[in-house]
Amino acid sequence: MGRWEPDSRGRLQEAALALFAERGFDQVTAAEIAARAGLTERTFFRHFADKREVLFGGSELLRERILTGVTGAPATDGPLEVVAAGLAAAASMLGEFRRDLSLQRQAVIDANPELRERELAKLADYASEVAAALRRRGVGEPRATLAAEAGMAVLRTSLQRWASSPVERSLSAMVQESLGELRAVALGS
Amino acid sequence: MGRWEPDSRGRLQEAALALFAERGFDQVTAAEIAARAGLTERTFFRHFADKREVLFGGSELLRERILTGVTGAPATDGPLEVVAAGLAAAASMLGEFRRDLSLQRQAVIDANPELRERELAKLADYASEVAAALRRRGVGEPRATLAAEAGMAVLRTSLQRWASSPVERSLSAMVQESLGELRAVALGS
DNA sequence: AGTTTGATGACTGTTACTGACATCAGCGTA
DNA sequence: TACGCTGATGTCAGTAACAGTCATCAAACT
Repeated sequence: MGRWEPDSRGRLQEAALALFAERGFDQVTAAEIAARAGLTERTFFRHFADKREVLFGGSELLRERILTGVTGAPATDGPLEVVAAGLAAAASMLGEFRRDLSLQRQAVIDANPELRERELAKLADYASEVAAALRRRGVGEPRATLAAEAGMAVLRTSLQRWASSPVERSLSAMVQESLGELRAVALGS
Repeated sequence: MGRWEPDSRGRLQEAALALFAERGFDQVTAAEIAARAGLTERTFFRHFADKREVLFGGSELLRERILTGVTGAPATDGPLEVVAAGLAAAASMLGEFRRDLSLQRQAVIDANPELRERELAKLADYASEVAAALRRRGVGEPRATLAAEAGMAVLRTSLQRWASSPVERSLSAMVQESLGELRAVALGS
């Protein structure tokens, strides 16, 4: 057995989500999260750049999933199809892995403006990387950026609807539906 | 003459922009901004909810402009045309009023992740209000939200390109061009 | 056995922000 | 004119987010 309990980072994430869900984001201090995980405040900030980041530990993984989906799309696909492939990859990941925790996490985020800001920033980061991938495929600007940003808008709205929907619907289906709506909007209907 | 110099809020905004442009956002304290404006730190936080907000004092005005543009669009317009009317109103406001300050401000924002987060949040707020206006016009969900979000993506990318473009091009023209690109993307090209 | 490494704790400091109370010019009102 | 009210500001004290620095010590390596 090691000198410390293993997976400090994971314990911090669990503790944070539980406390945030209980009392709300700004009614919980970093020191409390750390204490619940059997650690100190200083260690909390070694694992996470700021208090908000503790809720976005999986975002790196999601980023990779999206990028993998995008680069794996057929060479003949148009920009929006390529983006859609990335969205499908993201949706399958978010929708299948611990649905209960995903929903709880989304509820916490939606309840706090600072956390919503951070979520938007993450999505924007994905968008700029997807745009870069599109450019590597030969898509010019500003088309690449717009396709990527529109795609992230689809993901964002689907996430919102998925989290607040009373009935249990698959996230992937919602993404598909929203993509269709986006096309319809652009066509002028 | 009043007890204090007039327009504290404006003086704080001016002082902040100048200092941020000089030294960068996080190398300037709220107390320094206040001192430069002849005020105290406490008064700074009475005028602005947090340090970032001092750069977004005009956002309320912009919000109204966008909403006015949207509600003023012909009843026969489709969702994207309606959104486009709001974007045109926003572009004319940003493009004509103190171009030098707008550019300096945008440069400061683009140089700092926290400020970019805040800007995204503002745009997202506009989007949700535009979506509400569309719903009042009878557009259903998720179509209304997607049209609004796509529109804000157009505004965001245009703003970016406008601020970083070496040649002097009108913001309105860039918004128009980006809208065309968005339509092309959705059509599958 | 000795050395190095990496994760953690302990301590200290800065700064963003907040609550509570005091001040005082200007205004309305008696 | 005198008097009380209001609103913007100053002052002071406090909390919590974060960061720099050094010590510790199990485990891995040589």
